Amino acid sequence: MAGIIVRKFIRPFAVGMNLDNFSNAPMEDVKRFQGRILCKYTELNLKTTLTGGQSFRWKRLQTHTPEEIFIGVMRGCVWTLSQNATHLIYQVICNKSVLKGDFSHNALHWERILRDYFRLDINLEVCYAAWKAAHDHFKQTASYFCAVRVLNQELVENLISFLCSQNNHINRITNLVERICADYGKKICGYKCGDYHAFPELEELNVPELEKKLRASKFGYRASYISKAVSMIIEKGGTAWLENLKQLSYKEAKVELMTIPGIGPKVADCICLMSLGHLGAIPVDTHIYEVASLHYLPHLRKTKTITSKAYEEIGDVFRNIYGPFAGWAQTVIFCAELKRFNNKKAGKKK
DNA sequence: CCGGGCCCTGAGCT
DNA sequence: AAGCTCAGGGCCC
Repeated sequence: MAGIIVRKFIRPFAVGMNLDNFSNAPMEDVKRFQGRILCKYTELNLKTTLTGGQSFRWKRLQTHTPEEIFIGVMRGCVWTLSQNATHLIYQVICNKSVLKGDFSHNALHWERILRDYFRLDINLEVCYAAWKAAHDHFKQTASYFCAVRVLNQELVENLISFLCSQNNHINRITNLVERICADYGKKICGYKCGDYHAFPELEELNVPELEKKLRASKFGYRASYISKAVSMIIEKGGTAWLENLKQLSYKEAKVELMTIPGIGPKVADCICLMSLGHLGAIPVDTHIYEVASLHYLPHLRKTKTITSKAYEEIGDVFRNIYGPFAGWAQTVIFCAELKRFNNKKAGKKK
């Protein structure tokens, strides 16, 4: 098993990166930079981290090689990312008319952005060792599931994306998020058959009849949540108000978030964990509930639904066991559980 | 505090 | 082929 993974990453990085066929943008506006940064793959599982349901903006680029290259939008730029045993390899594509500052030709600038997005200052190997020691369940799941990181995402994008996430699968959430970007965000560049757009700013979403428009785009009842959330956040002070939530304690930030329509405990915890830096937040969904009742809190097996009391209990128990980065541990456990769940489903098909 | 019904949509299964 | 169930919730009763 490990052998297969290792071989995959040893292959030299090349091919498939011909990004010359841009469309519909004056070429002088489109700028590119490429580089690589030191990052062992034991510190980062790119595929699971990017496409495991944290962010809905990354896709695997189809190439005629087994190389895994991901393309997505982050911090207002289009990025392609891949990795080998020692490095994270990137290409960043910007549009000067979208970019707020000047385009940088300094590798350090882009490296800083990547290190911040992947929170590379946190040493996963050290965390994994501690979590394995902390609980037997982690020890068993983690050995199969390596190097999932919690992305440091942009607030507005993260918040709106998770308003779309209720009663939904990753696929459809991805489509909805793409739709909102295409309709309200600035275009960065065209690539092959698709265009890439930045996630819209709060103000760009503040348009008349937003709910009606979103309903027409098949957002369903989430349309009213999004439109109400946008107006309420702007009323409270917009991006500055959101940013300020980082200064509050985790509990305070969560309470504030839950005053916004469509944000309940689960979505609030997602936002706390993924874009406010409250790394002890534990979003409890049906999968985590299943795991918790099986391995951590047996008395929960009695009840089927997640009561608010059980919700609190699960978060507290995870924080007690896994410490200040409990949300990271939870993410690994979640990904492992999701994989187990999907395998079970796939097995049933036969 | 708990349980249940409802909300929209589309994929996947029957 | 049409109908059903279900999915990584929130809200209201």
